[in-house]
Amino acid sequence: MKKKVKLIDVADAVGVSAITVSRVLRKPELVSEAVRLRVTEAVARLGYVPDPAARALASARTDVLGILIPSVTNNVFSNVLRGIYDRVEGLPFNIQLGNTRYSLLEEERLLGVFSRQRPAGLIITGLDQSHRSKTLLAQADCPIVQIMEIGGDPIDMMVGFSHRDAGRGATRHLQERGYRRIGFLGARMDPRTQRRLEGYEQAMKEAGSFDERLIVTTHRASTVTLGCELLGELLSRTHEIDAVFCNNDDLAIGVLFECQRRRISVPDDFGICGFNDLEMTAVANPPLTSVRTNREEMGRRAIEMLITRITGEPIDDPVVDLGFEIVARQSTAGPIAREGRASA
Amino acid sequence: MKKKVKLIDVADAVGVSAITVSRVLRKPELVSEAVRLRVTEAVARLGYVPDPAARALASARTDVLGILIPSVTNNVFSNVLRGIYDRVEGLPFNIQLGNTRYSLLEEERLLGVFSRQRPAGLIITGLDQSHRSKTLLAQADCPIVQIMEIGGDPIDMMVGFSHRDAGRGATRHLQERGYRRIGFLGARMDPRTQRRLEGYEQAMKEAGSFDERLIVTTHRASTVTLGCELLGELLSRTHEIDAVFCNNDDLAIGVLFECQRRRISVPDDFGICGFNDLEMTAVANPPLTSVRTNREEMGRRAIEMLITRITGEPIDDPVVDLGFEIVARQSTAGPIAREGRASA
DNA sequence: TTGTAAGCGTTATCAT
DNA sequence: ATGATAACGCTTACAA
Repeated sequence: MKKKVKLIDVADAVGVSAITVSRVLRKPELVSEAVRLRVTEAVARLGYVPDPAARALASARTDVLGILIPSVTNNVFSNVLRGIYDRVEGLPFNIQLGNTRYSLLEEERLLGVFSRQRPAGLIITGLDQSHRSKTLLAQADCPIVQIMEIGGDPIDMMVGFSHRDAGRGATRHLQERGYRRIGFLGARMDPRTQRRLEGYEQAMKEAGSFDERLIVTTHRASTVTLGCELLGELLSRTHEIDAVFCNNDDLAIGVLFECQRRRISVPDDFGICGFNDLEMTAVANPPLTSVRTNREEMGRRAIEMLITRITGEPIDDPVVDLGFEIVARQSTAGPIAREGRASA
Repeated sequence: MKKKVKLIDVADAVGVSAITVSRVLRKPELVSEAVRLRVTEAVARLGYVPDPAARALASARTDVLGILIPSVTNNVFSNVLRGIYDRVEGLPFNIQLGNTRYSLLEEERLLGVFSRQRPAGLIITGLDQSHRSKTLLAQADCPIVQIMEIGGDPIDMMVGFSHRDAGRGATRHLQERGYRRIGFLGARMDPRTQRRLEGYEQAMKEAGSFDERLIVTTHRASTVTLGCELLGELLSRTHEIDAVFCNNDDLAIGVLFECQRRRISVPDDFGICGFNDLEMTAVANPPLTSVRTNREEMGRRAIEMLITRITGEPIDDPVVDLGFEIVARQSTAGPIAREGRASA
C-alpha cells in the first residue's frame, strides 16, 4: 500500500503552501487562475484526496447529513430514502442513516452519535421526539428537518402532511361512496398511525356512526398476512360491517386476499381503502383505493431545505405541506354500484 | 450552547493526564481500579463524549462499517439491512450506507469516499466489481465481505448463495410438477438475475425444452405492474406455455393478478414460481411458490464475519453458503392436479 | 493573492 | 501504572 498523498505533498509539488492548495479545493475564487490550474493538475496527477477526519477536526464541520428513520424495511421509508439519495446525488454530502426501530430511546442514542460528528444537517422522522432528543437537537447547531408529518411548532423545519386530515379524508371517501359501517385496521400504531385513527374517529363521529368495536389495532408491524388476520378479527366481532380503512396498503392487500378466500365481494359487499398508494394497489383485483402521499418528494424537499439553509439562503416557509390525494379505484366503488346493477 | 467537554477537562477534574482518561475509555484494564473509578465518575458527571473526528485522525481507524447496496427501495436489500442493523445493535460501530443504484461507476465513487474514512470494515454487494473498485478494495486494509451471492475467488470473505443453482432448482421444481413450456420473466437484469436466468436455461436445456421465445426480460426495475406487463408480452408471443418462473416475487404477484384478470386458472392451466419468498406470497390466492433466501441472516452473518476479523480472531471459512429453499405452494401444484381431479 | 502560525481533540510512542 | 510529547492532516485567523 503506497503512502497517502497529503495536502503538503501537493503543495510541495507545485511550489506553494499547503493552505493555497486547501483554498483551491474549497474556495477556488480566492486563488489566482495561474496557481489554481497548476494546483488542480497536481491534485489530479498525485491522486490527492482530502482526509475527512482531519477536515472535520480542523473546521468543526463535516459533510454528513444525518437521517433518522424508524425502519429500514418499511416501504414508506425506503421511498423517502430514495428521494433523499436522489437529491443528494452529485452534491458534496454524505448520508448517514440511523435506524431508530420506532424507539425513542434509540432515537436519542443515535442523535447523540450523530451530533458528536457535527453534521451539516439532520433529518428526523415525525413530531414526537423525547425531551432529551429535543435538547440534543437544539444544541446541534445545524439545520434540521422533521419529515413525514406536519403539525405543532417545528424544531426548525418540517415537510410532510397531516395524517389526521388524511385519515379523515379516506373515511369520508368511504362514507361518500355509501359505506356506513366502516372498520379501521391499524398496525404498528406509531404516532402517525394514531393520528390517522383520530381522523377516522372524527369522520365516523361526524357521520354519527362511530362504534369502538369497528376498530382493530395491533402493535405488530404491518404485513399482508397481518391484514388477513385483522380482517378475521374484525369479522369475528361483528358482521355488521361494509368497509374497512386500512392504515396502510400491506394490510389492504391482505384484506383483499382474505375477502377473496371468504368470497366476500369487493366492492359490492365490502369496500377497501388502503394508505400510501403503493404501486401494487393499481393492479390488484379489483384495484384498491388508497391515499397517495408523495414520499420521494418528501425526501427531496427535505434535502433541498437543508441545503438552502446550509448555503445560508433564507427559507420562504419552514413548514411545507405536501398534502395527500385520495386515489379512488374500484375497491370503493360502493354498495351503490350494486344498486345500479340491480336496477339495470 | 455550552462549551464542549474534552478529554483534558475530565483529566483536570480528576487530577490525571489526558492519556489516562483515554485509556480508561478504551483499555480500562491498563489503569488501576482506583483511578478508573474516579475517571469513570468524572466522565459521567461532566458528560464527556469523545470526538470521532479527533479519534479517527489520531488513530488512523474509525468505527465505521461501510455498506454498499445497489438499491434502498428493493425489498431484498432492506431485508439484508435489517439483519445488519440488528446484529450491529449495541456494538460500538456505525453503519454508513452507500446506494450504488446498480451502477459500477457509482460503486467506485462511493468506495473512494468510504475508504478515505479508513472504515473498520466493508460490505459490498455481489461479485462483479469493476477493476478500479477491486484496486480500491485491495488498498482498503480492512476486512471485506461480499454479500448476496457466492462464486469465484472472494476478495476477502463472502456470504450468499448460488443464484445459478437457485434458478435451476426453481425451474426443475416446475418441471417436476409437470409443467413443460416454462417461461422466464426477468426485470432489472443485474448480475444475479442473469445467473438465475442461466440456471433456468440450463434446466430447460437438460429437459430438452429450451425455447428462446419463452424468455422475456427488461432492464426496468421490477414491480408488480411490470409483472402484469411482462406476462402480457409473453402471451402475445405464444400461447404454448404452461408456467413461468419469475425472477422475483413482485413480478410473480403481478403475473398472478394478470392471470386472475385473464381468467387463467392457477395452478391448473398455469404454474407460477416467484423468487425471494416475500411474506405476501404465502397468503395470495392461490399461495405462490417461491424460492426462500435468508436475507436477514445474510446481513447478520456479514457483520459477524467482519467483527470476528476486526477482533483478530480467525475465520473458519471465508465463504459461507447460506443456500436457498424452494417453498412449494399451490401455485405450482401442477397440471397433474387437474388430472387428479378429472379422474376423481 | 499568498503565506505563517496556531490550533482542532485525540492517540502512539517512548519514558518513568 | 501513569505521563510527556509529538504526531494525525487539515483549516482558521491573521499577516504580508
